[in-house]
Amino acid sequence: MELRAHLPQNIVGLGNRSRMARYNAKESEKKWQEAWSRSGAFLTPADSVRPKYYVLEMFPYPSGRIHIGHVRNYTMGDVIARFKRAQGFNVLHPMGWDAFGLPADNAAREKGVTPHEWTYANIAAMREQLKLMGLSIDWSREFATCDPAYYRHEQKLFLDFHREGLVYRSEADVNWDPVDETVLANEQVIEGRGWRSGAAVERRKLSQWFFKITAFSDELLAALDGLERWPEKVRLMQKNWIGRSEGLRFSFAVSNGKKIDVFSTRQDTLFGASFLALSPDHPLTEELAAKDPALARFVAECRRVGTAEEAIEKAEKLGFDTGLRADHPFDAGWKLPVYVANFVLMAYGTGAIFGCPAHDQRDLEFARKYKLPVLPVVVPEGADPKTFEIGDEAYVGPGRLANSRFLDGMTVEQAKDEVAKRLENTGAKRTVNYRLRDWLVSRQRPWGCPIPMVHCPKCGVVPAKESDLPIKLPDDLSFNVKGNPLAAHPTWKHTTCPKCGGEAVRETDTLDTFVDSSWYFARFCDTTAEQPVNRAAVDYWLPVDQYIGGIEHAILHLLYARFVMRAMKQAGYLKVAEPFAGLFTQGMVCHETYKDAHGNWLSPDDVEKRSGQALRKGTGEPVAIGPSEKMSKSKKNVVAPEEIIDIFGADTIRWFMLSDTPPERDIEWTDEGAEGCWRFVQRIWRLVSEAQGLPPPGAPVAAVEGAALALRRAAHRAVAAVTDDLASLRFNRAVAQIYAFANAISGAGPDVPGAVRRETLETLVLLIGPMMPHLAESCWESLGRRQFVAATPWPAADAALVAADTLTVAVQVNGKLRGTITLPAGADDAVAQATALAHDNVAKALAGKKPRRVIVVPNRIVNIVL
RNA sequence: GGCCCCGUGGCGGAACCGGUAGACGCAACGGACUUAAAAUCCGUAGUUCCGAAAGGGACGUGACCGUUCGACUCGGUCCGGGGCCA
Repeated sequence: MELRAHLPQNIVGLGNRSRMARYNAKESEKKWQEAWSRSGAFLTPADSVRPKYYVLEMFPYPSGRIHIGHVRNYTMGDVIARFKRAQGFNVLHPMGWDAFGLPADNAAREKGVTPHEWTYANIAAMREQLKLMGLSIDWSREFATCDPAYYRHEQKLFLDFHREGLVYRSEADVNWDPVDETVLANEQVIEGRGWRSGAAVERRKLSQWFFKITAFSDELLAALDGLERWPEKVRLMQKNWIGRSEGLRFSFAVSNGKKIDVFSTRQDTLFGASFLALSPDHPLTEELAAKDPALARFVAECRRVGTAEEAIEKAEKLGFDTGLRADHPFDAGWKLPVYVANFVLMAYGTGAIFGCPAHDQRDLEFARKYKLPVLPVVVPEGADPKTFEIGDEAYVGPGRLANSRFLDGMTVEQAKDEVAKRLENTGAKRTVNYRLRDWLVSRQRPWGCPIPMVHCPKCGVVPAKESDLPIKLPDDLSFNVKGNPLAAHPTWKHTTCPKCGGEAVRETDTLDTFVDSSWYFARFCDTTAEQPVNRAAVDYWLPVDQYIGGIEHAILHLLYARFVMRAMKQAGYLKVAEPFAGLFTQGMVCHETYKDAHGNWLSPDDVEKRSGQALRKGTGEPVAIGPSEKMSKSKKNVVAPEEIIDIFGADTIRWFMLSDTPPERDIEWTDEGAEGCWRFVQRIWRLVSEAQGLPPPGAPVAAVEGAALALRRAAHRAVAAVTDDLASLRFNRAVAQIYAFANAISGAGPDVPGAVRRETLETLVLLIGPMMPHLAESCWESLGRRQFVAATPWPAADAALVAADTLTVAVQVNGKLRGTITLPAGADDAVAQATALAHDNVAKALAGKKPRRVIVVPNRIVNIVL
């Protein structure tokens, strides 16, 4: 890192006479971290009369080192935790490890360590790094999801959910990730690719374990409206993902004597139907394919594409005419061809549709390809049905029915209702359909929570006995095998049937790691509970009051956790259904990118900047500066948090993470910005440590006027503003307020009484406390205070001092600023008007004329209209 | 294609209910201190025009239009960037 090179010398200890005054972040931070730890300052009392506040950051995967994104995330959470503690809340702020998952498995294969060793070594390293940040975490509650003491409870929950009918095993078409060699849930397939590996997902028919998340489809959707402290964007994404649609389920009689059930949300367009289409996975398709090799080949072709909607959506629409003909429900003489089509999903609705090409884009593409009729039956208001034509785009907007016999002239809504009414006599049903699919939770990987089920040749699939929990992973897995090492283990899977006592084998699939992270926040409420959760503790602490993490979990983790809470509620473990009352999604940390003349990425360590020019260190070759992008190894634009902490200290990096950029946006890391933060740390320290002639702590502040009063007003205004900004997570504004306040202190003259200067400095120290906690403690100590800032109440703003006594009011003529006047607060309109009219520039503009109108907004503005 | 978010100095951004646009920070420039540098302190700074200066004028929040005494803020149309869904 180039930082160290061009920093002032005395930062690394070679200072001059002012060296004594320098704030030594390294020593100070170590000192206070130890002092906090010794005194148990951040342990959470078991119960309290104070109101509770649960603040949580998404727990990290133990990759081995903290990333700068973690620093931003945990800094924000820590500011909230310290702020709420100072405000008198009983705060729970825990930390743990999302410790199961593929990287450990891969490390085991590549490095010959066990996943267990690799993971716990990483945890130890990361814990040390996190502790350097000075986070106010209750470390006594730490756990890793790979601890048997945690996953035994997850196994218990699995058995409970099974008992509750929320777990089932089923053979289904599933997403297979060929690189990670495991199945994936729908949520984990992004644009047809595995969320971790990025490999194109294949479709396989396998027997897998599912959580019945669809049992809560309606509730998960409806409850989104109540999540007022969630970003609108996340709620919308979940809403779209759940995808509720109302429609009609009805059937077509087919020429072979069978019936085909379809689901449609557009039954109003039934007279525009030109074909029926079956999913390649439809039972009727399978039946037909058994006798028709051409159809069988077509089905096999379709299956090559994954089950992801995106993949199917983008693929060319293909169909196979079965030769069957279906009767139109309103006209048995009207025959529709029955196709098998690749874009019809078995999992959505009934796996069969009627195609109305004029009003559905996919149907239109299909009809054009196979030369089927395209008849518009809904025309926009004002258009002539005789001339209205469909080109390359289906018409999906509102309008009136046409070419539809008894429906003609109706609106879309009226027609939907009419069709439903008429078909209900013949067995049609109005139904609600969801896009959400059940959650596939089994994985063919060894480093996960074993699914506590047993396969018995006599009794079938049987739940393990609770007394056998935890079903522990073996510690002697061999990774030089094809497939799942857990399944290949010579002895582990052999057991006895819990029902009949005969020989049986364990399930060798493990649970999706998203199951682990779907209830850890509940476990934090009492990590010693004998049951998965302690009822009293979860009733007290949940929901999490403020949850903070990345937007990338908008659907996956945040939807799964909402489901698992509901499942736990159903199983009788807790009373709340929503895990996170407040959600904040923070932006990423970015950095400029650098490339040499050959187009190779360069690390910031290899680049030095001189007067705006970037040069390669050592060689002096020119370096091209690219846009600021998310830090990534591939682009080499990463900075290591531990190096920054080593150079500047934790308070500086914390302050940087909170400054300037609003927390929900992406922030750009710059060395200059970090140096600016470090300068401010030093400046605060100087203001406090060099203050002379202060009275002892607790001295009363007498009534003052002039500069001293102005300074007190600045202090109280800062308290009011920072309190407000922290409460609403506007950290960048709080930072700006504190800078302005520090400027006011620096600018105050020497005649300000000592008591006022003490009051003001103490206020400053308390305000920075949540953001730069070590510096605050050192300053507090320097001011002669004995208690921790971390144990000191938040300052209160005196309303009388926050309100100004005189105000600068703008004077406009015809809406343009012509000057300002100073008025006492609350001056009445007549005074304001008279003062404004007397202003030189106004008099000049008036030139003796009488204004037509004068608008006075008290304490703000006077506008004179000519 | 639909829906949503965003667009303000060289840069990050502030401006809360429509009421002095550019707070605060970064970068820059000038000065003080110093043998010199670092650090620190003081000061300048949206663009442009008039003026020797003190001062003053015009323009200015992606573009245009509208509502209003007054618009970064509200409404409409468009342009550009991003996200989600298709």
